[in-house]
Amino acid sequence: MRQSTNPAHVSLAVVLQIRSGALQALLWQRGREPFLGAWSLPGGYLEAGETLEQSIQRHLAAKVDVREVAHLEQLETLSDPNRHPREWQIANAYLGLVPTGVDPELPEDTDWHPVSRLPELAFDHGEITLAGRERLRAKLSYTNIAFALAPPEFTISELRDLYAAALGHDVSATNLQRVLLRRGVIESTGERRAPGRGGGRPAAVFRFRSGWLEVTDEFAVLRPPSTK
Amino acid sequence: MRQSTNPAHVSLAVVLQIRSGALQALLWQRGREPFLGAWSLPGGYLEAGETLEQSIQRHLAAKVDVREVAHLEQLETLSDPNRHPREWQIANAYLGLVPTGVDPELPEDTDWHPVSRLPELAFDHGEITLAGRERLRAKLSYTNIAFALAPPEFTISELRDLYAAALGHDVSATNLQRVLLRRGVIESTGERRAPGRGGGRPAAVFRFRSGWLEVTDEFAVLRPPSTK
DNA sequence: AGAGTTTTCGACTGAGAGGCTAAAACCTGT
DNA sequence: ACAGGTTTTAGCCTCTCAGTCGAAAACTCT
Repeated sequence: MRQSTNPAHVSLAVVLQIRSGALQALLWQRGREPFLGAWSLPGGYLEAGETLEQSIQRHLAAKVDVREVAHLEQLETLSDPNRHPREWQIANAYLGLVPTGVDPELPEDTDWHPVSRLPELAFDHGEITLAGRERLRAKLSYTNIAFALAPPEFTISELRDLYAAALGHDVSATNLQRVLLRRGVIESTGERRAPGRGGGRPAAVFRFRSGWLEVTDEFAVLRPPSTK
Repeated sequence: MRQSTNPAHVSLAVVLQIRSGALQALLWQRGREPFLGAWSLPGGYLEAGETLEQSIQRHLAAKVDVREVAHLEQLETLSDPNRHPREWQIANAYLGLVPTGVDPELPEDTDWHPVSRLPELAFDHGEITLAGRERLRAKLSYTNIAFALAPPEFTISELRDLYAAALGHDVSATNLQRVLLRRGVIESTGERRAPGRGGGRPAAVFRFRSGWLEVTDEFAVLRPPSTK
């Protein structure tokens, strides 16, 4: 085992998208040892002069069109000296989100996998992926992070299915609409969508009001006293 | 400017404690260039064979008794290549909490500073410190993280003052008690504390039920449907 | 004993999430 | 065109829980 005095540095990303009604992660099959052939998270070494954000975007660009990654945030840093069998390597994991609908061209070695049925992943990538899912689920409660999973325009039913897939449990369309409207997270476009075959009332079309992450402030408990 | 092909790696910690009714951070005065004499966060280089957690604990041990740091968690990773004027350096910031009451021996160059009136800090340490405070404030809402700021036993009034200092606004003792009891975060010891001079009803003594971080689960909105 | 202090308890209020039902609006097949 | 089926939408109700207020409790000091 090579044990240099300086760790190598890699960036990784858990890239999630709702595909076919399921939360899926972008994985690629390793082309070299160790873990040759095993599925793993996209990423790679840090280069001189770049930030970690730039690094992970550069590595992701080799797999997907990075313009389609609508949100990217730091997830956690892994530093166990034995996490890589041959090299002292520190990994900075990011969480990336791709909106439903876009279907990026992928290289041969890359594909989507449902997070609920992951294959065996290389290194500690399995835990990292689950940590990414948990981060997403938590933030769905108190931020507008779903903007990065949803298409530009959508009906409440589509959004309900999206939330249900990400959260892993049913969501009520009625309640979802009320909560998100009350918080000012989504707004109506004024348009309606024609019903599919089989009929049904035409659904109103909505959009997210913001294209970046915002935290619902009124969310905290133990608030400051009302200033009367 | 030295621009090696591999970044150096340091760990830093924002160590917070409520002292004299104010949220304060542990800082030390740099003894070498750059930023000679400027206040900065404790930390230092990563050594071969250790994790980042071990590294920051080792560096903290040079400043305080690390057994007194009741909670330590990853905060963020700073990777701007220009954040250090001479070296390519990646910094992993941690958030550490010390309970009220303990008063560790400190070296000559080290002291506590109120976060609301920080001096000019070296590098990007000012922003990191404020990020630590925001993390603490957020987590006070939906976790039991206050266990790491509070002494083993306390009255509700003492806990109210502690929350008020950390949050930066008044907190109602009545409400605080109800919320924390209902969530099962604190429990009564059955004892009461003798009133000080001036009188007053003796206060009931409480303790936190858990000594590690726990998340209030019922906190999420868009919960799973009730299973009837 | 009375005045002053601090803690504690109970009741009230209001906001907001979750649930249910009925109505609205559309399609398809006869 | 009408009946029956489907999906969306709106209204109403309930329940939980945070926040507020006031009064009672329990103690000290003079």
